[in-house]
Amino acid sequence: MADAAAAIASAETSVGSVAPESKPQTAEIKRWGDMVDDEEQPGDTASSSEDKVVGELEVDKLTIEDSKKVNKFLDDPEDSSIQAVTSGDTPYTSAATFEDLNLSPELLKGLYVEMKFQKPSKIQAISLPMILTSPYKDLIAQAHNGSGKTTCFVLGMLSRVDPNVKRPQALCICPTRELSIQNLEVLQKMGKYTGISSECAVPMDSGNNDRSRSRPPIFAQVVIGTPGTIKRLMSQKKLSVVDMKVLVFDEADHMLAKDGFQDDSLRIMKDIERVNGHCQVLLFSATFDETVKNFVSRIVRKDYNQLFVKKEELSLDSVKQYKVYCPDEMTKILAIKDRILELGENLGQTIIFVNTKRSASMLHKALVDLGYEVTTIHGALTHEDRDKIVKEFKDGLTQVLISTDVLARGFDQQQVNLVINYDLPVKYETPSEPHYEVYLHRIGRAGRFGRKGAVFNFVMTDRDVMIMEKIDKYFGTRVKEVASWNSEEDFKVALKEAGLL
DNA sequence: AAAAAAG
Repeated sequence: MADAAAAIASAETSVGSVAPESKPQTAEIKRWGDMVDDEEQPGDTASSSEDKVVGELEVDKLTIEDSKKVNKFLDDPEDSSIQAVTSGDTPYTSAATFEDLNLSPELLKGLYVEMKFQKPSKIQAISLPMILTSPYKDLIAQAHNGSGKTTCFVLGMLSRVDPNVKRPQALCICPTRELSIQNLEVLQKMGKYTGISSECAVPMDSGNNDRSRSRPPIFAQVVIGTPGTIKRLMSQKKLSVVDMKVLVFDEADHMLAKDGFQDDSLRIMKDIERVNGHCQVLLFSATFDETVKNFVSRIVRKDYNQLFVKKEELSLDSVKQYKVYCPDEMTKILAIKDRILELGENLGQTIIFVNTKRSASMLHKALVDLGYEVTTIHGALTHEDRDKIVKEFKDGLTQVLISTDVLARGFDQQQVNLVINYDLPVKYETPSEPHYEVYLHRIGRAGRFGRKGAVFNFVMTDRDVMIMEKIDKYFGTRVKEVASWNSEEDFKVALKEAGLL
């Protein structure tokens, strides 16, 4: 019986007849759903003035049916193909407009007025009908970095909440404090006119000693937070799950990986299911390696939908990747100093990723000693400091941020044009192996929403050389080499090629 | 002796 069900709707590149117009590569046009934080462009410009149709690509209405039928999704230039696999016989029609989704007028207003969205991005067009159509099936959804995943599940949560029921109905779990806060901000902005209440469930400020006693029970209709706090709130019976309709895991592959938050996540899922078997589970991430993919497909309901992207098509063309050979640690620091920091604010904002807190502190000290202004974030800082550093960076008060992998996933700051892998991401157990998923997430911090971006990978050891080779092979890319770290010209050429100068 | 979350 089980075998009969799965229908494969392969959404391979189709396009065909539409979109002969040139695509808006240059213009800063808001075509995609996930454009959070576009508020304070200092001295904002005409920007979004015209509500003309911006994307010339008309997303056709189409139906994913339970048959071996090939569905054609029109191709976004930055977003190649998504494979949709639906289960059962529920037909889904991809949403060309937000109106197609039967959203409340208040929610639509939030999308257009607050978020300034115009039409669903591709992943939104495909996934939202799957999320919002009854019977509400579980969903595993993969999509490119910066393609609007957040909007998918935020919109899903907001529109499945019954505004009249003043109890928790949607829960979203994220791997970090920062991501929880960011997602809540998106939700509150999008849901501004809905009157739906929401709350962040992350550790309280460290000043608050007796935090387990001081936290009141949660009444908010949507809750977003980190696993430990959520788990504790549930066990203390301060977070009721009886009315829970949607459970979202952001960065789901990490949330369900054994070296991630697998135990916590499973426990939360099971505790909810015990009380409430109807809760829909949504799993979102840009990455799902084979192991995790197999695992997550076992833990969701049998009758689930899925969306996947081939790994070769995951790295965005709008972000140019480079490697730079640096013979030693000092050289890496000098390269950052002379090739990046000296260019100042012309580049937009920069994130420098390192592998350890120690490495972060070392680099921070080195650059500060050289007289440059950088800030640094990692998990050993107090919550207040972390919040402050992130806020300063998001407000554009700081230009260069050194970070561990706290911010590797999900962190959304559109002004980040440049990402530097000061340390290449490697697997903990096998340091000679690249950590492909982390690599992809890190470089996804640049070039949000089709913007231009560049990545410099610092290659120091023989091991690093091999790691870059493996990364190329895995993603099918050809990361270009910047010939000399000491050549201003070489860097300028690279940055120009990336569209940053 | 990793990142992160929490206890």
